[in-house]
Amino acid sequence: MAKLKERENYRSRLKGVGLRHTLPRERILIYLDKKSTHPTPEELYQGLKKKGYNIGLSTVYLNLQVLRDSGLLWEFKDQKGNTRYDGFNEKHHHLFCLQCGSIEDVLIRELPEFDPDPIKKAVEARNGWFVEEARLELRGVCPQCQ
Amino acid sequence: MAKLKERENYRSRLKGVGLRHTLPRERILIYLDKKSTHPTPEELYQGLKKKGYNIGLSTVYLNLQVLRDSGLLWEFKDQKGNTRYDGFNEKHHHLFCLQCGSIEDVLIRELPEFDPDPIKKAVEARNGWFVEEARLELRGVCPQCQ
DNA sequence: CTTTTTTTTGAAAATAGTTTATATTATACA
DNA sequence: TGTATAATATAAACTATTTTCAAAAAAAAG
Repeated sequence: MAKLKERENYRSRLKGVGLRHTLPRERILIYLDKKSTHPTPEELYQGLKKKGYNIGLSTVYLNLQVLRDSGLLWEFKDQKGNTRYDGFNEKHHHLFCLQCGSIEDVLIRELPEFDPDPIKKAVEARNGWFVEEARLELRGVCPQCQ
Repeated sequence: MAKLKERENYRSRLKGVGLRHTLPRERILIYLDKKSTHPTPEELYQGLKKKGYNIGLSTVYLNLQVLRDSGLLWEFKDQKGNTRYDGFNEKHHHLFCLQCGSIEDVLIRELPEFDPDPIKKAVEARNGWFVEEARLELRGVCPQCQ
């Protein structure tokens, strides 16, 4: 059964970073695995409710932070300052629309012009930092707003 | 006299984007021209007061937005969600320390491995967006926190 | 110089996302 | 299965940044 396999997948992802497997955590991860969604805590909460799941807003907040601290999620602030989360199954960059605020993913594998690894290394050598992530932040105008 | 020349410089920068030259605007621009500062509105306000300038906090807020809307400043949110401003005299990327929150600039000219222009064009061609800016967001640990 | 338009200011109000507390419930592991 | 440990839910409270407003001042235009 596919559902059981999926559950084991999430169980091991959580266990892999030393976290317990719980239903809220699994549901949050599943929700964020849908590509190209970058919900705020509130949006995620509403989305899970709409699926018929019972979950508390503070549980959502708490677990988003726990999952982020364990490296399972990417947290960022959008242009309005709202906190947004990204399950980042596949490495990608973000395109921000300056007019409507929409966010689109640009997959790294679709962008052969750019490989972040040499840059990471160059910055580490030059600036003395340890670089964990290198992402592009692209700002512009989306097709709908043009 | 250098001061007069400088004033003309700011006057023309402001006029170039259709804004009036006023003392608060000039002082904000001068303050942000000091490289590698990314103050919040409050920090900028305090910094200007400390220099002996009389300026209102609401004036700072207002003009930061006006200057940003005219493309004279780059606005971004740090990891805590604080709004920060950047005068960007010279093109650069940002290094964010995940531990202490400090922000360091990485000048593009010091990073020959990376040229954003081909990426801009590729994304425009592939995604149908108009791309105004392409910056790297690097997250890691600064030398002090290691 | 005078007029018109735009900007500045200070205080007050709004805003809203996030955190906290604690009682309850679920999970892991022996 | 038992027990310790950790997670969840609910509602209330917080906290500080940002916005608003109207009068006063400054800048541009003629």
